[in-house]
Amino acid sequence: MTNERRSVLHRALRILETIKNAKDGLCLSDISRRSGVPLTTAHRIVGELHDWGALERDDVGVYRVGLRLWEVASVTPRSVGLQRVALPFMQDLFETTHRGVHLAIREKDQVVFVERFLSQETATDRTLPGMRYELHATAIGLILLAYAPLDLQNEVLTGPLAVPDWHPPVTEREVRQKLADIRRLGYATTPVRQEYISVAAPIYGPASTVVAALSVILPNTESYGPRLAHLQGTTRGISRALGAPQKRTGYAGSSDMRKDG
Amino acid sequence: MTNERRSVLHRALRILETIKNAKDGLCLSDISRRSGVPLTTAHRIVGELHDWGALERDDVGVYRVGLRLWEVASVTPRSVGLQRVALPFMQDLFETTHRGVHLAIREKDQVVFVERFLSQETATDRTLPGMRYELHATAIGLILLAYAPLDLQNEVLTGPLAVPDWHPPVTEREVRQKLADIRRLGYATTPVRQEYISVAAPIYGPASTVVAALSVILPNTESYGPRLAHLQGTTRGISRALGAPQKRTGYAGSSDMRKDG
DNA sequence: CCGCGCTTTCCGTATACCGGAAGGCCGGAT
DNA sequence: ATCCGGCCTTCCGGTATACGGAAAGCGCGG
Repeated sequence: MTNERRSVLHRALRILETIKNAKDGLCLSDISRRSGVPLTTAHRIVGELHDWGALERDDVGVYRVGLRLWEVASVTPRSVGLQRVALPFMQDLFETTHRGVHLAIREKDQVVFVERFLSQETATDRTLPGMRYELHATAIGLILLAYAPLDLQNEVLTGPLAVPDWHPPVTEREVRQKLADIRRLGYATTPVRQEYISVAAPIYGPASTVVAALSVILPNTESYGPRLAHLQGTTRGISRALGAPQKRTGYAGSSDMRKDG
Repeated sequence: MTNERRSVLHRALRILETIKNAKDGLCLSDISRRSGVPLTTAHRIVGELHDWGALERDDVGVYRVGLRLWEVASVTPRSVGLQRVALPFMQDLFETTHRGVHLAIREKDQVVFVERFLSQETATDRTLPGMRYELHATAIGLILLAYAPLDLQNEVLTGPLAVPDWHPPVTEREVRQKLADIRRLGYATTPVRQEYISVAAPIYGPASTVVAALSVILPNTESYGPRLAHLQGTTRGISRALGAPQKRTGYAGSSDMRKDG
């Protein structure tokens, strides 16, 4: 709180973030309170954002994210580009399996969800596009961590490994083991809330690096073998569509899957 | 150019806009040149945007829209909310008709495209989500104009009516006539590039106001009757899903369709 | 080797931003 | 009817913050 940056721009961005994190818009005073920007200053900044169209204001004075900002974001290559390519594949997968399907990418040391398809049953899932989680907390995140640069892996693994709502692995050693398994097998699984299991696999880009990951959520009463096959068929399809070089045209072998350092 | 506003924020937003309008990212000097912001100043602002994650920078120094900004935009109610609801309907329509389908909303005096489905044949279509056009230039825009507040209609109609790549109506009188027809019939058609025709219909929100419009693009060798029926079935479905009150359970009658003032 | 275009740092200037104080507005409680 | 509390808005003097020209790195191609 002490050494906060004090530029208009930084504050404006913090205000946007604040509004994003609110369920359903905020009035001016709420913006000021939650963002920590003094009311008068918030008033000025919000006004300017609103004039431009980055924020919209309804008739009771609640501000929400504006269309103009969405327009700018509609050309974001990492998310929107990927989304367009992956969507039809995800849909096929969803129609084959009738299980929740998620697409996510890594941003720094977190995982950001980009798109999803949900079945009625799995619809309790609260994960929406645009949300962030810790990398080690989900199967999809573990995939992204397993193929991330080594220094980032180390940074994450030596940092605090918050325990998610499912059980361990929580120690650095255990996660490292899990990551090694993932690289060896080419997929990851984690339990989800008592009764489900998440199975995830990597998606490759043109440079043959992992650019995203896809996951399927199943009831843990069901064996995941068949779903895994579907999943990997889908990730292979998306990777190809993204221009990833074909590797190993035959079966998915066991051994070396290592990526760059 | 003379009386430009000179706040950091305004410049930052203009820079974002500049980057959005570039096909594939811009380097710092390009940003400065195209946005008119002096190089040093652009350097500072872009740096701050980049630190925050609103912009990303690749290894050759080209800036693109960053994931962080997309995350914020992922909660935009007008676009993303609508998109989520409309997508399955649009897809059904697409699968029934195999014709290009577009979804758009009105922002001030322009139309903004939100989502689309394209057939292989219609794939020459350059309209992407996030793009803007004049309201009077397309069938989908005419729908939105026809149900817009009167003062906005007047503003648009008395302004310059740029001639698009298809033929008239171009005079105020002609457009007014067209708008009246639209309100009477509940749909709009316009020719598109010599060989196509666009058919559009309104989507209603909970307050029973028009919140969006949907269009289908057909070869003009084909009669649009059947497609119009499909289209209107779809818009009715989306309107219902958005919580629009049911109106007129029987046929679409002829008379008064007027909205608020 | 030199020149060109891009990026980055430096720094004195001035102006755009700051935010407390005060006033107006609305709606609910007394 | 009156008061009260929360919200939004305007005002304004002081200063922190942003400005942008000048010049120094940097890499590339001739």
